[in-house]
Amino acid sequence: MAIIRVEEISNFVGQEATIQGWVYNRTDKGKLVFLLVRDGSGFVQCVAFKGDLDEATFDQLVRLPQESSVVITGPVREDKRAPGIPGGYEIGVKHVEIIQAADADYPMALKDHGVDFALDHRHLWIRMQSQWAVLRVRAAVIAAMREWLDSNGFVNMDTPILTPAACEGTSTLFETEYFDEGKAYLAQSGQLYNEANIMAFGKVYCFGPTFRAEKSKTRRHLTEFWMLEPEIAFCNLDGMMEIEEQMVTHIVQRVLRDRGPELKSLGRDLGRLEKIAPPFPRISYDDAAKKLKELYEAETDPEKKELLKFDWGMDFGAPHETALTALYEKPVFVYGYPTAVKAFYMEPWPGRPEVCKSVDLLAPEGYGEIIGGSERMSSHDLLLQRIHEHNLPEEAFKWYLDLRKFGSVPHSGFGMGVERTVAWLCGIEHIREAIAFPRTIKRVYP
RNA sequence: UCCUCGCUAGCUCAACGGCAGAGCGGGCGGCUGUUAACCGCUAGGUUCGAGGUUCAAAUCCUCGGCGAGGAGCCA
Repeated sequence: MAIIRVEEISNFVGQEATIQGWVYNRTDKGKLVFLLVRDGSGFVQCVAFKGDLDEATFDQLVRLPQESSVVITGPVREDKRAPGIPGGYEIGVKHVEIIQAADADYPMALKDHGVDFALDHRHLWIRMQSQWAVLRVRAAVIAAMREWLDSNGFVNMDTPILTPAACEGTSTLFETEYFDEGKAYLAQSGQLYNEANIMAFGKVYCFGPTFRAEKSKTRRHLTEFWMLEPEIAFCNLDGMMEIEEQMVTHIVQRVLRDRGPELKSLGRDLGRLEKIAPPFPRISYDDAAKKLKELYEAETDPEKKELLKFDWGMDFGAPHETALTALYEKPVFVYGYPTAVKAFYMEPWPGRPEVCKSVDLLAPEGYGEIIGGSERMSSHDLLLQRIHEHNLPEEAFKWYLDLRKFGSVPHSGFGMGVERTVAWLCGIEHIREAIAFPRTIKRVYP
């Protein structure tokens, strides 16, 4: 008897099959019991008729609590009435083994919960269809981005998580004791190490957790999040934008191909994602500033108008990103930000030192910045000057300066926030649902 | 760090100065096609904490706790 996975059930219609899983929901109707069983790969309805089973077994099924673990065997049928993911298939229960009848006080109801309760029970919440679907999409996003990079000449290089000092000298970092060496800090980026890596390997990427100790308290922030950071030698800003739009398009297409049922179960409008294809619109910071001025003038609601206030030189806030991206159906590149609001290592714009060769990719539908990147500074002397201007300890950056002494080349790289990307693709409100166990300023449990 | 909001049954919420309520979940019973099934019965309360106003406080006031949304900062 074949043990099958629910996601492959369409291949087994007309055959007997066994599934191993958990009872997600139960409806009993006299001599008939419907069990919605999830096995990790999907959700399938199992139907038990009283006449098909001995009386003791049937009585057990009628009383079987939500989340009981079961092994069920029976014929696979196609039936339009059957709910589930993918749905439309069901299993007639011929034999059932109850591994454990769950306690009756399972706390997660099959309806809305408050945020606090849901997060306190995250270890159980991830079993629910919506959360399961989001996390399946996340896994597909990660697989797709690695797939694209691996097949386009990038070498995966893992960068350290324990680091000696601030990588960018901007964010607040988590601090820890490091034996007799003083303090060490949890990495906020692998970029500087990747700049060393490309001089050995050409094109590289790192992918791992990133830590920010800032007290950010919004739907777009976590204290621990996962970031993909490609870095490319002999690559300028335009070349990097092409890489970004190719990779993002590949991710979207793969998720549409492999996670359609999950996205549909989340109520996502797939039509909006199907439009994602190169080229993405590219606008300069200068033009974006003009558009924001126009949007500010046109806004009539005084509260929203205040939030849209903008002058050249400011960094974008969330309301600015939302207003700007609402003008487009695809992700939008905004390039050439003011040097003053960006990190010290970005290459200046030729002839315009007040602007740097930076580019952010803003997702549609108000999801904001999913990628931030730049062409890196290749001049040793200018980089040293910037390190001094930013009051960074020159000694800590000695190795980084070395990279500009021994075969410096133009190079570029970017960081993509995985949770923001997943939130956008799934159409969910808050990025905390895009990671299995979110870490926020107020939460380290469970 | 600042602004705003919330906290009542296991969960989601109602009651807004006058008897503590409903739906879901739990328990018991009924039903051969349910889709968060439905129908009947049933158990379930330190209304976040402390203090105050009042004949009377879940409700009004003060302080505290916890959480959320947003700003700033960022991916």
